[in-house]
Amino acid sequence: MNATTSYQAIIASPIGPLGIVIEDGALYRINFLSDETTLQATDDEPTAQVVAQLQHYFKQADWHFSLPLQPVGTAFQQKVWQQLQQIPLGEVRTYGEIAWTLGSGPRAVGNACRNNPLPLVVPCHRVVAANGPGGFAGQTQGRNLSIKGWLLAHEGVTL
DNA sequence: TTAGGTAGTCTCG
DNA sequence: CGAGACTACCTAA
Repeated sequence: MNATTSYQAIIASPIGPLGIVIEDGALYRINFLSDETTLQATDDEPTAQVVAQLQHYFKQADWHFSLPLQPVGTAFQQKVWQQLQQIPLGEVRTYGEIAWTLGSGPRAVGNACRNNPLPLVVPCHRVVAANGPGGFAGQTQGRNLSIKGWLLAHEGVTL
């Protein structure tokens, strides 16, 4: 989240360096970093698993993550993130569609997506607005949104 | 293009 | 607790 965040691993990827935090053996957070910083390599099994699966995903989009996850959030956010993981690769849903299945509202879903701590693994990039691309990693334009575009293209989706 | 409506969360007090 | 102000939205006019 900020400069004091200590990452177990930082890996290079086609969308820039990714910071990875693991707690109690489960994936806790993934951050998009602006530049390469020192790698605080934690050479344990959970970290190796996460790194390997992420690299596999970048190499081949047709890949289903299988990792212990520990995203911290409210009950509603957990429900939304769970729904996101049901979206098949190569497909997208709108905020409104997700909201409908949960008996909630589109803006609330957008809020939950914005707070998703595990982008890529919890595929918030597969959620778009009814009349536009929506946002990504807190931004409605700029670098993060182009990352969203890259991910969708990587998965064969044309907006 | 805008004006409301909507649901969840956060911040004050 | 309650009011008010935020959003990665949506629909109707």
